[in-house]
Amino acid sequence: MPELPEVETTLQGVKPHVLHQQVITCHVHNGRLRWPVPADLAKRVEGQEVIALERRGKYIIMTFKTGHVLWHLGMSGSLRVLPLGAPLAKHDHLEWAFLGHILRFNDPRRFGCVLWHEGPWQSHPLLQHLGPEPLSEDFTLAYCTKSAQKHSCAVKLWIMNAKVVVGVGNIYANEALFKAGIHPLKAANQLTRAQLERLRLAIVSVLGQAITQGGTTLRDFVGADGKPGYFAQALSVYGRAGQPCVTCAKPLTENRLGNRSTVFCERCQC
DNA sequence: AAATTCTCCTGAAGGC
DNA sequence: TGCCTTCAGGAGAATT
Repeated sequence: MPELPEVETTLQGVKPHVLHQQVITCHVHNGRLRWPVPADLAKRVEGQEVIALERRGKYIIMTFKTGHVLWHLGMSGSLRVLPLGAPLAKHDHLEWAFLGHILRFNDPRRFGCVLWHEGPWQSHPLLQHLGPEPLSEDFTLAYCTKSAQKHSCAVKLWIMNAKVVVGVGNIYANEALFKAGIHPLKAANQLTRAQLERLRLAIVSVLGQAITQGGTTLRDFVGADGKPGYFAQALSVYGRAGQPCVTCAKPLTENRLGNRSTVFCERCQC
């Protein structure tokens, strides 16, 4: 389940092997992802050099002279650099050859996507309405206050809304709310200024820490098994329903919110 | 316009 | 052992 830290780790892992490199061949083994991989993708990128590689939310944007390739890992996707001739594994959908190595996209559940876009990537329909990056200076208390006023939905759904702020998936939403001591079902527009600031800082802290720890996975990225970084992270609530709260020892509660597993402490989060 | 529900997909886990 | 059912989840699309 790649969340923002995993996408950032992927980006940093792939970057040294891909940036300023020429795509020699592009093979699409199975283009039936969330949206079909463009049939002419190979024609677009073969022979071209990757001139920029960046992340926006959970999208990875690969820039060529003539356009951009947008990658999204969905919830089971991975993008990895492997030696030439590495045996094809199940669910390896795309394979790009560079000089001396290959880039593989593997995605069992096929919730990911690989798209082509011409013109500024900021204008792509999937990207143009995204909220600020949580680790940028745009994610201010003033912004959060203004946004929260407009939303009466549960605070957990609010922070998971990519139009509000990008990159906060289910795992880190649970963790950030616990850290901020806020009940996940509380209406966003009912939060006090102090709560909003605690939540904002908790999001920044949880994501920032996860990215730092992702660096552990990063070191052996090439040819490694690609273990997601968050497994190495100590999670306070996610996946711990029924287990004692790390603060007060009361068993953690689980419910469903927007069809997503929500775990919290009834005593510490109100 | 915002809130809610539905949808895609496969592998893991649980029940019998 | 094996088959069936259920569940997990990112996030856009459809619906209210």
